[in-house]
Amino acid sequence: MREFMAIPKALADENRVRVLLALQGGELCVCQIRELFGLAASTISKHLSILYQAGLVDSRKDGRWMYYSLPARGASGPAREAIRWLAKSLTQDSRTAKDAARLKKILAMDPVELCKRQCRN
Amino acid sequence: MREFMAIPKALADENRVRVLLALQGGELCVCQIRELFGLAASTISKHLSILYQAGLVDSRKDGRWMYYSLPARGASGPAREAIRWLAKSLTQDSRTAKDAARLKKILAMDPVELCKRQCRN
DNA sequence: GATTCATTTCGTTGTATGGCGAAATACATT
DNA sequence: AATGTATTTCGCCATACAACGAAATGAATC
Repeated sequence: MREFMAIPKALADENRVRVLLALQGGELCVCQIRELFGLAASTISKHLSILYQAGLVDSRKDGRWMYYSLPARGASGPAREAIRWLAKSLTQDSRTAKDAARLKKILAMDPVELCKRQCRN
Repeated sequence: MREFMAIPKALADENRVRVLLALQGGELCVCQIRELFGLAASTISKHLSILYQAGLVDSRKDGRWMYYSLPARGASGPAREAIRWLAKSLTQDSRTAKDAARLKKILAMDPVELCKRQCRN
């Protein structure tokens, strides 16, 4: 139960739910997620850590970049089912649509440029 | 989205999840839930209010008693699916089993006696 | 190896939330 | 109507948590 509760607790924050929905299109690095939400890097990192602890995202390190993605087939049943539930429940949502549109623009940018620009702030 | 988020927020507390699981056997009055958890009446009431706001429970008033139950067929899709997800994910859980056993004993008691006893405390 | 850059960890701050008891409300019984 | 009973609302306290900026870590590049 304690362990399971990490999932609903992780889903209780709107920004974390938005991250999960954004990851539906494939893995993203922290910079891209940061750009999508306009939050401090440390805040994004914390959110991703909470999602990771709950088994709601996988992570992969590639050089300096960390990529986060939805858990692969074979991951905890409850976590994957929760994500399916979110996706199903929020496909029609306006904020979800806005995020998707904004993400599309972000994916069109050069990620290297994206990160550099953020670090200057 | 704002509205939807009421569901994951409601599910983020262990006691509220336990309430939902307990309601699987049918409607319960506040006193019975209180007996199951050993929390103050006001605390239980607050939890039920949060679940109600999220559409995760229905309520019915009968005289002095308030009965809470899982939402009927026809209620919000996301809420019912969330409850199914919980049930599926936690059927094997030890705390769930303990709660079920304890609930069985509570249901065997006379509810009128149950409430009176609590009010004396 | 010094520097740059992406990410995480740490410390702080304001706000949200769970718990309680007391008072208020709503209904029933006398 | 007056009292008793079930539930909710309110005010309070302690803890949890989201956000930030600064410092620390890890990995490339110079």
